[in-house]
Amino acid sequence: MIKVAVAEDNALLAKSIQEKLGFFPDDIRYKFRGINGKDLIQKLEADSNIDVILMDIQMPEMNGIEATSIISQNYPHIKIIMLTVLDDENHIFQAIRAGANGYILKDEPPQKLLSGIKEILGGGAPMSAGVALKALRLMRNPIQEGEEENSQESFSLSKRETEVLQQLSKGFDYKQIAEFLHISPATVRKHIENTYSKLQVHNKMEAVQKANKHRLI
Amino acid sequence: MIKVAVAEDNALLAKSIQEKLGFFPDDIRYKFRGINGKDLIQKLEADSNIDVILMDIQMPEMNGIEATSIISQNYPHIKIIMLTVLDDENHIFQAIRAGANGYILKDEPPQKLLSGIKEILGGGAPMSAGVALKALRLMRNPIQEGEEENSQESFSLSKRETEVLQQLSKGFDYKQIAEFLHISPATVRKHIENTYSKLQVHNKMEAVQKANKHRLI
DNA sequence: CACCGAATACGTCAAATGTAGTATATCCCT
DNA sequence: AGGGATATACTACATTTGACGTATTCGGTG
Repeated sequence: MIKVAVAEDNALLAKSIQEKLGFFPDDIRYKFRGINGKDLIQKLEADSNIDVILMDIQMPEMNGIEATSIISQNYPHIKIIMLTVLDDENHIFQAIRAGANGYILKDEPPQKLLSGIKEILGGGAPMSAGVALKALRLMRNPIQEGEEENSQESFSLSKRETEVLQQLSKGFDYKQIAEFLHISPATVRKHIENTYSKLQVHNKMEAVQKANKHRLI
Repeated sequence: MIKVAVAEDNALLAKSIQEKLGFFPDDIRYKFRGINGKDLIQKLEADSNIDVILMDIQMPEMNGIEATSIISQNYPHIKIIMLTVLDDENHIFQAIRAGANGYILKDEPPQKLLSGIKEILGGGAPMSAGVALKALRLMRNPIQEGEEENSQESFSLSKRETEVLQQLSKGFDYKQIAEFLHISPATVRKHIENTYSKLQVHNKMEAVQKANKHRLI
């Protein structure tokens, strides 16, 4: 039995989805519905024993993209299928980046829905025909990211701190870095410690990941 | 009747594909086979009345990627499905960029092959389960230019080990990861320890960097 | 010059991590 | 049925790291 939850603000559409799922009482167990992203997440906190979520995109309070992002982080065992009428490239791209593994249009017949659910649980990525094409086109012409880097955050790492983080990212320990830079291990440690407050992190791994993300190293 | 051509250098495998297609005499009409990319293109020049090409990647003279690139340019009405054993991200990416709209592994049963062929003609993008996941990951994390894919190294991390490394990369310590995955910190530690020998590293940072570099997480 | 940020260095204690074992259960494949 | 890979859990010990302090030196700038 596949346990399914739904996020859909429109009551009529939610009903319709539930009816589609009802065609397969031997395979699907419909558990609950959130009326928006936030509501769904709250219900998940009470019961996260879910295999697949069917997620609408346009919802009040919290939309399906945000909800997908949060849920795929916190409940990685749950597979998310976007179930929506929106199929423009931007929404597809955002949904995939947020962690959705499937993208099915709402007008697909019940049988397609079931096979999509089974496909995603088998490690696949079910997509309605038009969506799959757009996804491929996205891959052929990747969207440039980094254009709108609103990073007023400068962090202002010193030269030495940057060097130390670079070595750190290669897996060296403090002693090795100290030898490499001809300074004392205690100093290496201090440099790293100082980056923690600048980057607002609390360990090596986070510091390196954050510095990497912001292209500081 | 769907007219299908095949590009495959290995005679036995070509025979096997032809047999698979032979299961569906009402749907599929097998037309011809090229023993490599160049040979297929020559045969297409004589007869381009083809709906779908099943294309191997590894072939002498001209491989499947190059052939796909040329054919999708010159015969845009022909849909191309990569039919191969290679499923690493680099090959998938190259095939898609070259113009392939499907990517099916050779060990799929005949029924899957037929549904894939029908799907691609319906505007879809049939992909074997593991391939679809990798394609999505490519979209989430576009390949950096200049990134060398010398990865015949498989490392073969288990599912659990991969999950643990993912959490590790976010800066969580063993206790936090343990809670998150509902296992003991000691087990988390053991999983991580086991990745060290597989990845040939000796600490968290190196493991995460290497796993990242090889797109294992 | 006086100040300040950066770099250097050391000490201490608690917590996290690396290394090396052992052990059990499950699942898959042969 | 048995073997191999995986997941789980634990103990024990040595090392590394995180957090908090203190302190000296040097280079540039107001």
